Amino acid sequence: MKRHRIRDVLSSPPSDRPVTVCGWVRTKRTAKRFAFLAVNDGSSQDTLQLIVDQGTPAFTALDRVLTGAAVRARGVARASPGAGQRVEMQVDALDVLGPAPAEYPLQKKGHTLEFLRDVGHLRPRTNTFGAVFRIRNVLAAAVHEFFQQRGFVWAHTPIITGSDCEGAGEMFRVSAPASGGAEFFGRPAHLTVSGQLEAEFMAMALGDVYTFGPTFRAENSNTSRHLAEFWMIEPEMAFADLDDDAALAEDFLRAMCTAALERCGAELAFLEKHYDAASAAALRGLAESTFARLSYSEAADALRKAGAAFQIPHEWGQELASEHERYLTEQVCGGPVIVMNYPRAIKPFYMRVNDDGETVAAMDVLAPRIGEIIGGSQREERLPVLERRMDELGLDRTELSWYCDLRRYGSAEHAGFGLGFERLAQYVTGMANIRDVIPCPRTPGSIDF
RNA sequence: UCCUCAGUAGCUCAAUUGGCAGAGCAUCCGGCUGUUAACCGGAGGGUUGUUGGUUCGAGUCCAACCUGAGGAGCCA
Repeated sequence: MKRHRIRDVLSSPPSDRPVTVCGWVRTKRTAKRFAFLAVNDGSSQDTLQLIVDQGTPAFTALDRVLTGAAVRARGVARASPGAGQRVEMQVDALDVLGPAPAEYPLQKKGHTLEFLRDVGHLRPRTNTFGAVFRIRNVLAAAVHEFFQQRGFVWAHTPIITGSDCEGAGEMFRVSAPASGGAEFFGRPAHLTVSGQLEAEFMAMALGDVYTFGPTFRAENSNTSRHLAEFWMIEPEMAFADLDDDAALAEDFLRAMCTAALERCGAELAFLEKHYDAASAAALRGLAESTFARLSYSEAADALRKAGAAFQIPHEWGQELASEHERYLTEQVCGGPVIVMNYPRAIKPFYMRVNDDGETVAAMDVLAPRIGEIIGGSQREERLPVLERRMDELGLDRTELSWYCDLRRYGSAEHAGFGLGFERLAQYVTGMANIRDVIPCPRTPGSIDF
């Protein structure tokens, strides 16, 4: 079907050229002599206004057109005499491709985000979710552009994994009923919780790599920041240390904000107007600023001085709680901050032990409003140190012998980080709940769409 | 998993101390010469999340359960 995208019709200079558009009706307003239709086809945040004159077959067809109907209109795009839009369409012929009855759940008036989650298959047709999913698309493209321009290789790490000791969280079991009770893969298999370990062996051959794909956690987390299925981005660089890692994380976040600002102006303006986030201003600030950097010990000092302000006071050696992370980024630094060199005891086995023996070369990027957005580290490249750490934490060395091989054969310093794509989308869109930045959110007890 | 809050028309929300269950939007009918989530007049639309209890009387009070949200923990 030959059609013009509404985005292109709206952005071209008004003329009387013929156009054909297809889309879904947002509102219908009828007067005695003509009717107005607002139609959206998903290509743009804006709707195209259609004018249908009385006495035409198109006007008769309007009897079958309610909010939500799919229509095809042929006519001319012209300058609008009305105040709300530059371009409108005078309709010559209107086809009702798919009528929507009165029970169509979406109205022209506002809905709550909770209600829209109950109609997850229809919510992309709203202004809000149209904006969110177009921004999500731009961010996904920008992820690849960022790494490809820097010569990183996209590494396709597995979704089904035989490893169950990555330590990143509870895993979903994978089984095949047809295998009659035997393990399909010869031993237990799970959905991946992280592509990092596989990305490391790719980096130790291809240099700079990144993963970008679905990841699964079987945690019973019920929060606005957790999903059981989410997309993760994990760059891994050979011959790189913690400072290189932090610099990459900072460049990456700036590039994501810049891409959204440059390509999603209308979407960001809509979300800023209708939701509480000052997102465009915050994005601009982040895109133009350099990130603050604190050592964990400096952060702990700052938190100790703030002492009484917290539900749970912080002491050196403890994890940063949500309230501590927010305090550091919102109060101490007034923007994103990279906290580096955490206590060894609270971090996983693969992080490189620093010369003080007490800390590891870890770094977390904390952002206002949502806390930790990136977590990364320089990896332990010294086999004896790595094996000591695995023993300390009770990990099975034979299970991870392939991982240790990377330190036996041509070991080199390397570093990387992990980033939840939906957390990034939350930050950019200002959506408060992570279930509202992915088309089909997977959370405990919920898999309807 | 823990704590707190909420559930009333298709949607968004009212309902005083326990005393006749209402409005806007949507739908249908009528009106309006350019509207902008149009506007004006009218109509239809309810087992108040479920089950049980207290009471002369329960949307309102009590209990359990279901669903959702916010916060915490875990983390990305």
